[in-house]
Amino acid sequence: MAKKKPTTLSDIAATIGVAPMTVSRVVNRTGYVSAETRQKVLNAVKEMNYRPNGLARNLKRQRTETVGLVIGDISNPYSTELANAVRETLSVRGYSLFICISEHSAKEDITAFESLVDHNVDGLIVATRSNSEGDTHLREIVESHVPVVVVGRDFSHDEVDSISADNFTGGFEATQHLIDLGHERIGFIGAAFADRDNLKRLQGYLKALESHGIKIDERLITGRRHEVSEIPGYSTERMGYEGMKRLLALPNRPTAVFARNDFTAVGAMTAIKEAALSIPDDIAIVGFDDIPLAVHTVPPLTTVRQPMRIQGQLAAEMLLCRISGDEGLKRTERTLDCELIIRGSTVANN
Amino acid sequence: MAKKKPTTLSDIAATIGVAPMTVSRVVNRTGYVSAETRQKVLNAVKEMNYRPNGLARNLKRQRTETVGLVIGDISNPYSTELANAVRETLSVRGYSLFICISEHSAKEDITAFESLVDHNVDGLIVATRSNSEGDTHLREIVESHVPVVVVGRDFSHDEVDSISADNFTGGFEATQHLIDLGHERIGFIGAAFADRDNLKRLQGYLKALESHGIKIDERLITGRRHEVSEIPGYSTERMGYEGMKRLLALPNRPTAVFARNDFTAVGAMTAIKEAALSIPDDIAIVGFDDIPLAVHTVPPLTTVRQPMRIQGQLAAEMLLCRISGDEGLKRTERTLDCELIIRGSTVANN
DNA sequence: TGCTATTAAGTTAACGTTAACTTACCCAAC
DNA sequence: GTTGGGTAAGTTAACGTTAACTTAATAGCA
Repeated sequence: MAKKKPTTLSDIAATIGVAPMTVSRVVNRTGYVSAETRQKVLNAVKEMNYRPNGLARNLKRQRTETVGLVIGDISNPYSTELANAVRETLSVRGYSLFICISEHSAKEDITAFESLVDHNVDGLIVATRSNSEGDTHLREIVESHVPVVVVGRDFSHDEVDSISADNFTGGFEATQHLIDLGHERIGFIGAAFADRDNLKRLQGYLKALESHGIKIDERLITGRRHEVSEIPGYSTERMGYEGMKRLLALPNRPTAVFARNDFTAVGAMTAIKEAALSIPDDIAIVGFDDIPLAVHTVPPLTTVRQPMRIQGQLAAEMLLCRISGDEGLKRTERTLDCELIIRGSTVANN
Repeated sequence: MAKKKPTTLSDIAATIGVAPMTVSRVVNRTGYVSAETRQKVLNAVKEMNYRPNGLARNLKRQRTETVGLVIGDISNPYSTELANAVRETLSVRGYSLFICISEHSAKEDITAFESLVDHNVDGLIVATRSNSEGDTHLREIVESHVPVVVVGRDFSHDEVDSISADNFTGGFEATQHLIDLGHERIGFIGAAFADRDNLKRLQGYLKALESHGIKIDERLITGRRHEVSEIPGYSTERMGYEGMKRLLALPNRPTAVFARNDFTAVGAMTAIKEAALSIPDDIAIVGFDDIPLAVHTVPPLTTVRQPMRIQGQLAAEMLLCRISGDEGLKRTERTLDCELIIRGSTVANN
């Protein structure tokens, strides 16, 4: 059987003997149509199983009421919360959301951008980690007048708004907390080699040590050597596990560690327990993100919470503002406060 | 400043004095164009920052080379793996993937279907839990000749392929494993009220008990009373925690529990530990999904692994087959084997 | 009666592309 | 020198909608 092609407005119009425009009016509930004609049209629509062709409609209307979101690390609950907050905010305004995943490489970023832009989304929210190739491409997209907002990543452009949590201060406070508890040998887990320059959490960690006059020991900073982009998000428990193993093997092992995120922290906790050490007595540990699981680890994980819902809401609102507003809006940059959540992994009876 | 509208093929054509078709040929690398003209066009394209309008192109071409995926429970790593496998399989064939989340309600399902169909995706993969309202709508979509494949959920229609893990046997084997270890009072955690009839894992559990002549005690089957659909996926740790609390409060508490998924299991473990009981000595526990975290719980979680990557690949392949093939293909149904992974939460020195 | 307002349509053209067809030229081969 | 195949374009129309305009009939009112 050959592929049947779908019913069009004109098909309907032809069968009941009216102009296509009349059918369009019924379908869109605009203009004047008599009750009688309306009913005839509606019957035919139902009978012939008509669905409007979105491509044609959007082409004519010159907008799609659709926004694209590009995320990596999709399995991290914090990405989920972001996506949900974005979607909810958009849906109130009648926009729908398409998500593309780019978990591994710049090439995937570019493919994601392309397919969203190809579908004429009205705007783009980008929440993947930045990389030069992808950024170049993104810049081109911005230049072609597609509104863009970035979340939790670097990207500076006059017409691109940026939202992120204050990862630097978060990292600083996490480390500060450990220092306050008397720790001096504090490890960092999960810095990939390429991250050194743009991982704010790591920089906060370094700054905290420095401002307390603690000398930085490079051996305490661990992570994979290869590109971050090769590692799917949810496997970072392994990253944490391996990183911690390496720290534990040091002649003078740390008494506390700060992990780049909660998954990494969970992996590190496993390594610590395998070494039959106690948390937090032998080694205290702080994570980042406050995933729902964090209260369920043993002991519960001290971590830094970042307000993902608010980031999502803001991103959606700013994008809608850019979509409906004039061009040439000045860049807005919002940095949201994080909150240190102290639990049993750093303070014993907590 | 007013919104500038984007450059079109004809704009380019006009500026360099050729026909739009010639520009189209250059952009699409088809037909004959002299090297000289090609270069002129390419220069203009770059200079005027031209991007093809996907809507117009797809409208003309009558296909979008795009597939839509609707998932709920997006934060579950198993969803992530599904999405990734689908995307990878599609991208080999030049298709791109748009994901819509529907985590809470039938209304969201419908919105997701609508926005994907409105964008004329060439096909749809649906992996949300089924519900009657959404299913009715989905049926309409199928009737209008959009290829659909469902993953891990019920939906019977002549032209809709279906992939799922063998949740029934998985549930059966998980329970069987507990029975083999000598348990007789075995709880089930995470059955929402509406699930009774369509949660295969629960049915496997019931069947296993029955076939060993163990009487079913309704009080051992716990879960929320309200609709599953109200609960975002990642909060099910709480569901597990609360369910376990209730089981522990029973006069004759179970000696083992089977949790509907690993998140639920993790929550349950927390409740067990809070009650100062030992796993697996006082209470053994089995989960489902084998999320990466499962090896990191204390003790590591016995669970049932389902082959998500393969499900994703198969779904994508079957959909592509439906997209390019004739209509009227007979329904294919594939059920994939699960694998029981035994760890320390059921067998002590494991 | 004439004039405007309202209702109920139909007509035209355009959104930006591209498939299919046509034109025109050049050069080689019989 | 005619035929014909390859090359380099241009022309036309259509994909399915809808904005903007036009037409026509009816209704309301001074």
